[in-house]
Amino acid sequence: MSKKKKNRIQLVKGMKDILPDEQLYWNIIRKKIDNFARNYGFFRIDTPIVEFTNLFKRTVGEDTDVVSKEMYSFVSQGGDKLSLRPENTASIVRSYIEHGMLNLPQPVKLFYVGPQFRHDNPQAGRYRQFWQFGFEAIGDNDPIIDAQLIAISYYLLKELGLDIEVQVNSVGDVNSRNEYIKVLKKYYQDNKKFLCKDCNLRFNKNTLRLLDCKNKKCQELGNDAPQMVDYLSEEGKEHFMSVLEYLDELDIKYTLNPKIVRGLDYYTRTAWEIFDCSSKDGKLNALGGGGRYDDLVESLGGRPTPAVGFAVGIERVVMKMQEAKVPVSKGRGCDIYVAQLGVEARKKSIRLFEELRANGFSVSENMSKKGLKDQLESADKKRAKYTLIMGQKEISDDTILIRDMESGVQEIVDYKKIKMEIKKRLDKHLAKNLKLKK
RNA sequence: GUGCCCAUGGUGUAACGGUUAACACAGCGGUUUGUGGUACCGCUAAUGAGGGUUCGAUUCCCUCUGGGCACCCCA
Repeated sequence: MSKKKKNRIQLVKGMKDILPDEQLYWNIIRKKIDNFARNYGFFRIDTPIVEFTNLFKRTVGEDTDVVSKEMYSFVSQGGDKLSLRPENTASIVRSYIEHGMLNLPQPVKLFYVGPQFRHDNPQAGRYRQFWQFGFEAIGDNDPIIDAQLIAISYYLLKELGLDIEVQVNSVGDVNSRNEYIKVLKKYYQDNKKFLCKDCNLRFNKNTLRLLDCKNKKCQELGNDAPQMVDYLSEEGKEHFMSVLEYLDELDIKYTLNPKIVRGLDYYTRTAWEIFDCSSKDGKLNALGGGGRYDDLVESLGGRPTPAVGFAVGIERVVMKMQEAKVPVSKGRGCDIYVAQLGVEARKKSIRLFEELRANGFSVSENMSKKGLKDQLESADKKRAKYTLIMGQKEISDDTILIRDMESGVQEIVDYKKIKMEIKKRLDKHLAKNLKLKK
């Protein structure tokens, strides 16, 4: 009995099957993404899952957790050092440079949907292979682009039925940030003894991260710490203020959070995170984040090119949609179900099915079933509007039965007029539904 | 990577250191060899893996695997 189980191979840790039931949510999300992309003028790009490890080392940052301990890295047969992508922005920038997209009208607006890989410890809403969608606008410095991307990230999730809050900050350009880090270090230097163990490690390596430590003492210290906003350059400050002004024009629930520092090194200036705030205990769940990455193109060998973008974790969105009980249609029902009885009818109906399908009808069948009862049951499950029934009797009369699945009323019609008869009924059906909706 | 909790058919649950591991749903078959959405009957199917304690383990212990939570980090 357990012999079968002994040989069973199970899911690799942190991986996930996305089953048909869940696909209903994914479909809605994909549709919404396409819709936003069309309206905002973004085009889809797909980059490979495998890239040179150096791409991520140089962009995401060698000292970040994502690169230093979470990458799926390996040496290929040919000796190349490769990694499964832990995020998608670096690849897109690589592609932008490689394909000379600087010659296209700027900004180049791209979006992606695809799996990413991080060898992190799994938890609800956190997988080692996880899907992200993201929007990137490369080649434009204008703060209105920042605001628009924030708007996309906000409205898209909002329209999926989630309760969303955006938190915004500016992490400054490289110069002002270095300036700020110095100030921050000075501030923490005097209070170093109050910091937790982790923060003492962070102090030198990643000073900014001290700000979002969850430790109570550290948080208190963080609250009184000098804020990045006060150390922005004139230009940076102006840019950020403009972003906020545009946001004020829109109906977006956002708050300023001076403690937002993104986990990837390439971010500059505007940075934001998107949270679900439906949880009763007031806890915010991060669904996505984004920001400017004005130095990224140049750091990969391109011309200095400003850019903004964001990414959202799809599994987390699905999870929240399920929690929020966002309604999903249980798959489309079909219009016509073809049922058959007997050898002859079977042969004829396999052709009939094909013909109806080719003529654009939404049809369904279970030709392998023999009993009419089974077939009607499955027609019911597929929520067919009408079932065509063909048996020995109908074949010899050259007729067919049309059964209205709602009323159970059946009519015999001429087999040759079948398409017309179906059409007539479907039109009537449609008209009735329209009236009902009114 | 660290700590805590969990693991029974496809799903949701039950039970016990000792005959055949119970129930519901789903699946399949039948009652009705031509009628579903609403009946009845039957069948299939499980103690995650490995080791130990024991006369005997699904139950107790250890390891592994997987899941959940927290930390870390992030999406």
